[in-house]
Amino acid sequence: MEAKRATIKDVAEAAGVGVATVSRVLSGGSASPRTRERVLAVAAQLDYRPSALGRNLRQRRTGGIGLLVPDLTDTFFGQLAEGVLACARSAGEPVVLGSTGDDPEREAELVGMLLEQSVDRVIAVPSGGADTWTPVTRAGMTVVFAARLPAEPAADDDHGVTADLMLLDGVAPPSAGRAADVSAVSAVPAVLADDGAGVRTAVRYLRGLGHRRIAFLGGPGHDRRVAAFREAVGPPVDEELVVFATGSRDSAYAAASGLFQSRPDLTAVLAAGNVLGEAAVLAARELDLRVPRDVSLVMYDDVPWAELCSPPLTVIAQPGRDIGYRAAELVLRGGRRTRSVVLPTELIVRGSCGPRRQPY
Amino acid sequence: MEAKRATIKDVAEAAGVGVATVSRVLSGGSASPRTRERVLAVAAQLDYRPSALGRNLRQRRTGGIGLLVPDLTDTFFGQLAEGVLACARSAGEPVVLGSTGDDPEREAELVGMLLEQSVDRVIAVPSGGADTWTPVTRAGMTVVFAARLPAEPAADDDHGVTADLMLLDGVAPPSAGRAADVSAVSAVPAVLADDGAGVRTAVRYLRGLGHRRIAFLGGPGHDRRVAAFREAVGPPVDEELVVFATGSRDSAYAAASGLFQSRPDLTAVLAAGNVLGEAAVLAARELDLRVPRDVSLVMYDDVPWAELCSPPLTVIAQPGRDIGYRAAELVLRGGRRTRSVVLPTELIVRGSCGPRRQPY
DNA sequence: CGCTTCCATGGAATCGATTCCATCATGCTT
DNA sequence: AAGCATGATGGAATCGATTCCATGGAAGCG
Repeated sequence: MEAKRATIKDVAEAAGVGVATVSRVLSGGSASPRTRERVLAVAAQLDYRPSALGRNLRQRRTGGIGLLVPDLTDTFFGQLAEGVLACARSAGEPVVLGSTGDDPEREAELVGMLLEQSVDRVIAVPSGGADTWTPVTRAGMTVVFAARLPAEPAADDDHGVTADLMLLDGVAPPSAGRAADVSAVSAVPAVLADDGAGVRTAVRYLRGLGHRRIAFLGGPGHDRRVAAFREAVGPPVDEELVVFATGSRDSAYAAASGLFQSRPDLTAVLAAGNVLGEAAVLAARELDLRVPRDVSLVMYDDVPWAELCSPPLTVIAQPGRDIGYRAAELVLRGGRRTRSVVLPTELIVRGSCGPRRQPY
Repeated sequence: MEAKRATIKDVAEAAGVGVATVSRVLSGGSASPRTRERVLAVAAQLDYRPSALGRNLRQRRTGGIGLLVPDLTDTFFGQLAEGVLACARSAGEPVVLGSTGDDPEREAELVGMLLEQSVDRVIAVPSGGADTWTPVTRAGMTVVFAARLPAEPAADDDHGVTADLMLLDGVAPPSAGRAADVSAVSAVPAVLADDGAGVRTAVRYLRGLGHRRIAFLGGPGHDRRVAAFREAVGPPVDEELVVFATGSRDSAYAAASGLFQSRPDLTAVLAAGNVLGEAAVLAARELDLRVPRDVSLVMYDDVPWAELCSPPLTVIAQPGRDIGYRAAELVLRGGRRTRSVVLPTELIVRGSCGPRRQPY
C-alpha cells in the first residue's frame, strides 16, 4: 500500500542493465537504441522519477530558487511572486518561499534556511542592508534584487542619496568613502522599476495641478522613492510632509491620519505603496476630507482595486509581474556579470487628483 | 574567495574527532562535555551548517512542505500563504510554492515536481478532482486541503451536492455509489471555512432586505458555495441567475457584465470570491447601476480594499490566514487520522446592500 | 588479417549527512 | 581484584543519484 518510490537501482535491475546506463539514458547520454528503449519502458512502467535529493547532493548544485518578499498580503508582491513562479515553472525549477515581514532579522534567518537547503540562487526584495547581503553574495550565492535595493547606511548629508539615484539610472556611483561594502552589494544585479521617473512624473503632474504642499507617505524600502521625491519637490523640502510608516497596515493608517491632522494645509499626497495608499484613503475618509476636492492622492502600484475606489485612484503603475519574471531570468542565467534592469513606470491618471483648491 | 561551505568532515578534522561525534553533538546525542564544547566552538568558528540535502537523503524524510494555490494575486490566497509561512517558519520548515492558475493540469505537473523534490507534505487549494488527488495520497504524500475540497465528479442529480454539504458539517456522507475514489480523497484532512453558514447567512440577510431575485457569481472551486446557495434560495432555483467565470479577471468581468445585462430584473448579487466581487463592482459601474440602490452586493472575502469601495462592501469574511496556519499545523502533525477543521465565517455588514427597490 | 578506434556498458567512487556497531576506557559491584 | 555495566568514540555502511574509468566487442582501415 505504502508504495515507496522506485529508485534508479530498481529500474536498472528490472531492465537488466547497470545503474550507470539508466542514468545515461535518462539524462540524454549515449546508449544503444535497443537498451534506451527498454530502459525508458521500464522507467515509465515503474513510474520512476529521479530524486532531486540524490542528484543535487552529487552535483553539489542545487535546484531551486529562493524567493524572499516582505508580505504576500500586499498585492504588488503577489504579482511579483507570480512572475517569478511563471519563469521558474517554465525552467522546471522549484521555488522556496519566505516572507520577511520587512524585518531584517527574519530576513537573515530565512537566508540561513535557504543556505541549509542548499538553495544558492535567491531573488530578494531586500529588507536588510549591505551588512546582511554582502556576506551572502560572498558565500557564493547568486542573488538578484527585485523592486528594491538594500538600504544604504544612513548618509551624513544627502550625498548618499544622490549616489543611489545615479545608480538607479545605470551610472556607477562615485567611489565614495564606504565603498567596500556598498560595491559588493551594488555589483548584485537587480530588477527595478524606474522609481525616479515614476515619482518625478507624479510630482510634476501634481505641480501642474497647482499643488505646492505635497506630502510623501512612505514605508520600509521606499528609500529610492523618497529620495526622488525630495529631489523633485525641493529644495527646500518641508520635512514635516515626509512621513514614514513601518510595514503594518495599522502603522500606515496611523501615519496617514497623523499627517492629515498635523498638516491640514497639505493639498496632495503621494503614497509610496498600495498599502499606504489604502491607508490614506481610509484616513482621509475618516477625517471627512474629500478626494480629490480637499486632497489629491497619487498611489504607487496599479492594483486591481485602484479602479474600484471612488474616485478611482490615480496611480504610478509598476510592472510587478514583469519584475518578478525578469528577476527569475537573471537568477537562472546566473551570470555574475549581468547588468541590472530598470523597467518603466507609468502614471495612470484616474480621478483622485484635482486642481488645488484656492485657500479663501 | 569562493569559500565553499564547511562539511561535517571539515569540522571533525578541525576538532580532532570523528564525524559521528560531530553529528551526535549537533543533534543532541550523548557526548562528553569536553568534546561537545570543542566541537561546538569549531563549528561556530567555521560557520558550519549541516546540509539539508545530506540529511534528507539519509533519512529518506524530506524537510519542507509544498504549498499549491491558484493565484497569489488574489489577496485571499496571499493571506492563506502568509498563514502557512508563519507556521512553517516557527517549525523551521521550508515552503516550496506553486501557483496552479486553477488549472488541474498545471496542478498535476506541480505535484510531480514536489514529488521529485521529495517534498512529501503538501497543503493544497485543489483545482483538480479526486482523479488527481487519490493517486497522490496513495503515493504516500501527506496532503491537507485548504479552503476547498477537490471537485467531485459531476453528479447526476444533486445528491452528490447534498453529500458534500453534509461532509462540510462534519457528518460523514452516506456511502453512496462511487465511494471508492471519493472516500480516498475525503479521508484527507482539510481546513475549510464554513461556506454553508456563510452563504446561508448572506442569503438570509438579502432576503430580509426584500430581495427575491438574487444572483450567484462563482468561479472555479466554488462548488460548495453554489451548492449552499442553491439550498438557501431554492427550490426552485432560477438557473439563469447562477453564473460561473473561469479564474481570470477578464472572465469574471465578462460573467458579471453578462449577468447584469441579461437579467436586469435581478436586485442582488452574491459574489463568491473577491476577484468576482471586484468584477461585479466594475461591471455595475460600467452599466450605470448604483450600489446599493439598483443592486445589492455581497462579496466573499474581507479583503482590505472592501472598506475602500464606495459604498464599502458588505462581505462574508473567512479567516484566510488562520486557514493557512491551521493547515500547516495539520500537515506538520502529519497524522493520517487528523480530523478536518471548519472555521467560522462572519457576515460583515457595510454599505453595499440596501432594501429592494420596489418595481414601479 | 591484424591493429586501432570508438561506442556501449557496468562497477565503483563520490557528494554530506545519519546511524549501527565495535572498541576502549572508566567506574562500580561482588 | 576481577568482571560487568556504562558511556564516549570512531569506522563504515547507507541513502539515490552522477560520473570516472576500465572492459569488451564491433567496426573500420591499411
